[in-house]
Amino acid sequence: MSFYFFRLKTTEILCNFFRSAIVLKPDDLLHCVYMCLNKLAPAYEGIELGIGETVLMKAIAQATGRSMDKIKADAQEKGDLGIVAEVMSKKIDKIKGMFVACRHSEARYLIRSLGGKLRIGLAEQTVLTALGNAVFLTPPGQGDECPNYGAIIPTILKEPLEDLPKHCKLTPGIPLKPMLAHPTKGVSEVLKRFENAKFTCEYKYDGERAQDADASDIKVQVCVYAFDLLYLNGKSLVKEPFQTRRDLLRSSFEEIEGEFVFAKSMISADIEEIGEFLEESIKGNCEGLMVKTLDIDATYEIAKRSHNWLKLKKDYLEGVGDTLDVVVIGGYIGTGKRTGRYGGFLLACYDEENEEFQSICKIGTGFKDDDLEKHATFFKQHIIDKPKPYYRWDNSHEPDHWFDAVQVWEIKCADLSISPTHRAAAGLVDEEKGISLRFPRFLRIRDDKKPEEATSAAQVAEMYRNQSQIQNQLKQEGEKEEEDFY
DNA sequence: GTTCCTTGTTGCC
DNA sequence: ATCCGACGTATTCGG
DNA sequence: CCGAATACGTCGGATGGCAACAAGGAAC
Repeated sequence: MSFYFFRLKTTEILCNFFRSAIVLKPDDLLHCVYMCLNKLAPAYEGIELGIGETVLMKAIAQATGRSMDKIKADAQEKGDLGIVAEVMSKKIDKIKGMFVACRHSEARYLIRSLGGKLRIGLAEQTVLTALGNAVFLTPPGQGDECPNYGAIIPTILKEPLEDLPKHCKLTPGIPLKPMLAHPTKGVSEVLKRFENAKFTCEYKYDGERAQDADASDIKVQVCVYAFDLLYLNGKSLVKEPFQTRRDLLRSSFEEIEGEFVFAKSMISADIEEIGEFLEESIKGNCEGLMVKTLDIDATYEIAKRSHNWLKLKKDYLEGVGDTLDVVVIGGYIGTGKRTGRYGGFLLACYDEENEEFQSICKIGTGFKDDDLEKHATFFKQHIIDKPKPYYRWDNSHEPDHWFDAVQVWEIKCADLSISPTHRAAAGLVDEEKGISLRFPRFLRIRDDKKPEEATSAAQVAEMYRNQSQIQNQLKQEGEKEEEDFY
């Protein structure tokens, strides 16, 4: 038996949708969703709808006679589980029969310990996924060619569910859920995973970066790098193997230099060659490689497996990629499963010039549960009332607790970027702005380093300038100046 | 009423 | 995006 | 040969920087 919840906001969105699509009064919303779900019931037995945290908290507030603020504060401190436990011990009757939203990991515990007294369910994110799955994957593997509520919901209300694929087909303009990729730690892992299949490597282009060029007068030339073809002349190619799709792509389109080109690729099973190709891709401003099978298991069917491609990035490799040693100067109170500990921390580099600690990024991933526990215990002993005068940071990152600069962490990132908010190496690369990190994650504590021995602002600036993307940019600017000169 | 600035929200990676 | 942990299933191991 | 241990894949839910946009408030 499963229960599902909508937050008020989600309900509102659905409400708007249903009004415009089928013309219903808002009150009919739930009924309508019920109809959808009941129709899906054979596959997803016993789905029910409920309410989310906000409504729950209101109910608790009424039941216990406390203010919403107090309840919210409690939730912060004790977590959803704590609140439910409290309610259980008090005036349970008033909210009996009401759904309670909680995190997935807690649901099991609650169901076990509270039995039938409360009806327990999952929160918004899970609901949307579940509803999405119910709609998109039913019947399995056939409903995902047209992921559009506007088309699917009216259809399943009118037609038998099995006929969904007949009515909702792959349509240009309605994007499919994208094929995703598994991170891999190195070429040898790639070879191992695909040892029995023919595969190809492609540059992994960074779409955003193609556009995040400086706001100077340089006119940005946008180029499309095509790497797949899912639909051609009215026919879906989704079930064709990649080899076929790529052949069709290349034979059906012509490259226009600088505007429309095929993603750079190669076929090889040689560990050295792939390694070189990876290096080359990074020098070419790419993130790394995508690795895809050509014939075996090479369709574009998300329902089957959505992570069927591999991605190989330099910062996944152990001992490779940008690593920094930075100082912890603040902490943020954790929520959900991090309740009662710190959920994230503010990190800084050390500017030897001005003898100050400059914020470089926040960090919230890479920690083992143990790590979080240890950090909470450790930093509780180093909380200070107010930030040191030699801390540099932006209001938007104001921590809940300030710490004395006592511990150095080794962290890893994918890139360094000019930041509108962080202060690291401010003035060294950009006149005003500092530098921050893309995708920062915790590696380990560096007990062997003192805070003053952390990565310095100058080193941060140096790392920023050393990135191949920046190098290329500088090179281009240099060439341009040279041209202008002659 | 306009304009500007700050702050919050969302979506992308 | 990255990462961790829980869970369920597939595969391998050992008696 | 079968049960136990291990490996693997998927999912959920913590969290990151940043650009674009929205909303609200202050100054003019």
